Amino acid sequence: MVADPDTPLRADARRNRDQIIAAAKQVFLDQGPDVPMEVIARRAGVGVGTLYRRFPDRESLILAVSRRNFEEVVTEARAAAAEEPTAWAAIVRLLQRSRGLKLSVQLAVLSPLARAILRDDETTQEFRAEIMLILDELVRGAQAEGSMRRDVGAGDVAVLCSLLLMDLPLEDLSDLVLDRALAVMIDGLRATSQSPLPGRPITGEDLRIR
Amino acid sequence: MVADPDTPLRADARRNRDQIIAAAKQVFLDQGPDVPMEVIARRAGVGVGTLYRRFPDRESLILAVSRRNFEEVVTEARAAAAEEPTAWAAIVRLLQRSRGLKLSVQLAVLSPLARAILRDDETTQEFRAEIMLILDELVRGAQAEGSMRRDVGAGDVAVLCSLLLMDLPLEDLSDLVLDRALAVMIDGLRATSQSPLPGRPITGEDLRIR
Amino acid sequence: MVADPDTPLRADARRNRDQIIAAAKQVFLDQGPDVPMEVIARRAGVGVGTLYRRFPDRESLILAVSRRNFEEVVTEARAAAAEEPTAWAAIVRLLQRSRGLKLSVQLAVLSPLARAILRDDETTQEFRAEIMLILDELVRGAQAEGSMRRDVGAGDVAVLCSLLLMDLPLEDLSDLVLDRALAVMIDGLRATSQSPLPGRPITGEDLRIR
Amino acid sequence: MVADPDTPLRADARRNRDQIIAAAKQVFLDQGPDVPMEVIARRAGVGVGTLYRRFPDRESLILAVSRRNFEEVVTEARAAAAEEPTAWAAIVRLLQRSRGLKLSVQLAVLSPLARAILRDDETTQEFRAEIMLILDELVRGAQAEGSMRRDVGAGDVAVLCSLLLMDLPLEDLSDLVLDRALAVMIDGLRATSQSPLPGRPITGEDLRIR
DNA sequence: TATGAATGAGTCTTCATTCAT
DNA sequence: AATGAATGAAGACTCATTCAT
Repeated sequence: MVADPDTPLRADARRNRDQIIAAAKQVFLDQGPDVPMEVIARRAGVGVGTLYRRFPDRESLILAVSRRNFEEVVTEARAAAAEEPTAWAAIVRLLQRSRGLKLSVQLAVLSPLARAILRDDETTQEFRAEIMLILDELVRGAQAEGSMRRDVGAGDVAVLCSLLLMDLPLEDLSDLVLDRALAVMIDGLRATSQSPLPGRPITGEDLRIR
Repeated sequence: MVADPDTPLRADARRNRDQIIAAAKQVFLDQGPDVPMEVIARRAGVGVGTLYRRFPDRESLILAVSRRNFEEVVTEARAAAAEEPTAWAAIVRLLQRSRGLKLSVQLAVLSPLARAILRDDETTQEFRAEIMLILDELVRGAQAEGSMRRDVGAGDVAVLCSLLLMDLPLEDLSDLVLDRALAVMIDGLRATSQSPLPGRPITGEDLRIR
Repeated sequence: MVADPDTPLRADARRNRDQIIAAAKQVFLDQGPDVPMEVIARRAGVGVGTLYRRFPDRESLILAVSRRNFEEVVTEARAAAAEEPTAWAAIVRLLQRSRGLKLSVQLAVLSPLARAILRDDETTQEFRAEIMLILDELVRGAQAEGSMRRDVGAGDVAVLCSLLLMDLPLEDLSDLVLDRALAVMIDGLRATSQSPLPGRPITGEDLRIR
Repeated sequence: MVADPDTPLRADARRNRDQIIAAAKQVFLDQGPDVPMEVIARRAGVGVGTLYRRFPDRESLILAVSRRNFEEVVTEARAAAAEEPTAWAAIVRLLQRSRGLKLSVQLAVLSPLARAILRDDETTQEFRAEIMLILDELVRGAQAEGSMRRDVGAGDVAVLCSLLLMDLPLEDLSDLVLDRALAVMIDGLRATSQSPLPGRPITGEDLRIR
């Protein structure tokens, strides 16, 4: 018998659930989205049975991990928008922090399965929309401030963000290397940049997972 | 039992071998490096047995696909260096064309297995070294020309290249979106860019697969 | 993922494990060590998955079957030594009973794979050493009693024993035929035998699996 | 198109056939009756295609190897009967030489497939009958000479012979060990042996492969 | 409720046999 | 006629998911 989804879980059950999501996140990052369920269960310190009680199949686990991750992106974006003195600073901060959000993007990018799941999940789409909304506002702000070139849209920034999430197999150097790539991108985004970009600004809507 | 690698293949066998590599490339791009061998065989129009006769295991198939791909990168890099009037133009062309070279990078990036295989393959390492050599010369040239900022190395450019190879799930828009990201990066690489990059220039050696 | 070998198995799991070993013994005797794992699993009344959970590969199953069998040989040898009035009688009994121990020997003799496995297994080597120890004592005893010829060693007796384990394709007659061969051997082992044996007595050590 | 079986093969074809049989014999001895056909073909220095032209399937190859081997046994038995001064000496010689005839017996003993093939092959049965005929005469002769115990039959001797063909995994020692086991058996077969054998003498007919 | 045992479908890989060169 | 390439059926093994304890 499965609990009514609306009934809040008992405290220990919730803790259990959280452990599993955290473990799955770790393991997905380490070994990709194809790890055996048993490995995830072990990492969470539970049996497979328990895992399956919480998440009836792999799909729903991926979904849970991903939603949580998106939630964090939203939080981060809100904080950046609220706390930074200028929109440009908020964008730079978002680009810098995005590496911590790696997982969701990786899941969407690497695993056709995960992609399909996320595409069809309304909650995820709402998170995405929310993020793009914030970003859009920031981009306009930064352009108004005169710090950001006018031929980019929120979508362009989101794409650069996503690119930085690629998992380069460089071990120690990975952070430095990506920091530098980011710095190049930021310079390229500045209002002083010269060559016009091809096409038209990319919007958040353009990036809806398909 | 596989034929002595030094004996030239019979005409039909060679044709088959090429078809298999081409099919594998397609299928790896479409579905990642974990596709059933059967799928690859079918796509190549042969039975699994034939596939296994040519490539005794998945590993050696990945290797073959990857080597061929690296070879193409080397060719492309040489051509860019030889044909473009300036080093800067050659680099821009390389960055623009890199998308066609997606597969090797994806394999190295996405699949721990593939990564390990490539890491241990001498031929691949030689291709890599060759590419980095050309790129290094181009970067120095572009810096001497005054078109490229002086605080980047060949490794930095290679990283930007790799980032552009990410397989964004955008379908039609994918090309435009990446063209724009590339344009941002190119602007960021120009000699006129302002903020100094963190750390030190990344060299080709820094990027050896580990 | 297999349970920690030190954790005692759940009751049902242990029962299952025993069934599998018993089934494997039967099937190995009937059809040799190359039978499909599926056949063994079916005979044990379980699915292949269960078989593989208990024995991660064919090797470890062979090992388990073989160890259990050796254990029985040791037990039998001890009982013979303890219960028979004379050492000669104990040896005769061992030779007579050895047919029941057929499997271990057959595995070692018939299958290069099995042979290699047993050779490298310490537990098996200990069983073997124990058996040879008992046999050595019996042989000396029987020689002291004046019933056994003095130019044979424990190894010689063990070899005769092994020879009797050959699986002659005779069906009904098999037992009689081997009983008679055994009786011939026993007569040949008596102290009254005439022609000296070639070489030197074979020891247990001489027969270590190589 | 396959040659009429009655037409004698052309000289090179015959040589070919002989090479294959010789190679198969070697490989069967080394690796058992389950070796890949390709391995046999390679050892014979031909392609699989050629092998299959001569022997339409594994069955007929096993048969050919086995027949040739039986032929040699017959020859050897005839020679022993003709050349030795006494029947007892001929039997001893046969027992001593039997190790060279190992293969046929091993095939019959080790491989259920081979067993079935030989059982159904008339030629093989004729060879067997011929051998048993010679042996029977020798046994009667040796008993008449007073050298062999009277309670054994040709079948008993054949069984002892077969037992000696077991392939003990002892490497260097193997010959000595079996020579000694044989000597014990010979002593057990002498007219002076004491304890009566169980049952009745085993005849050649008793040993027909079933 | 938590656990981990059992199941079997799915994939990899080998090899007997057939067929094109 | 000889060769070795191609094929697919068969067996090994893994792992998602279900179920007994």
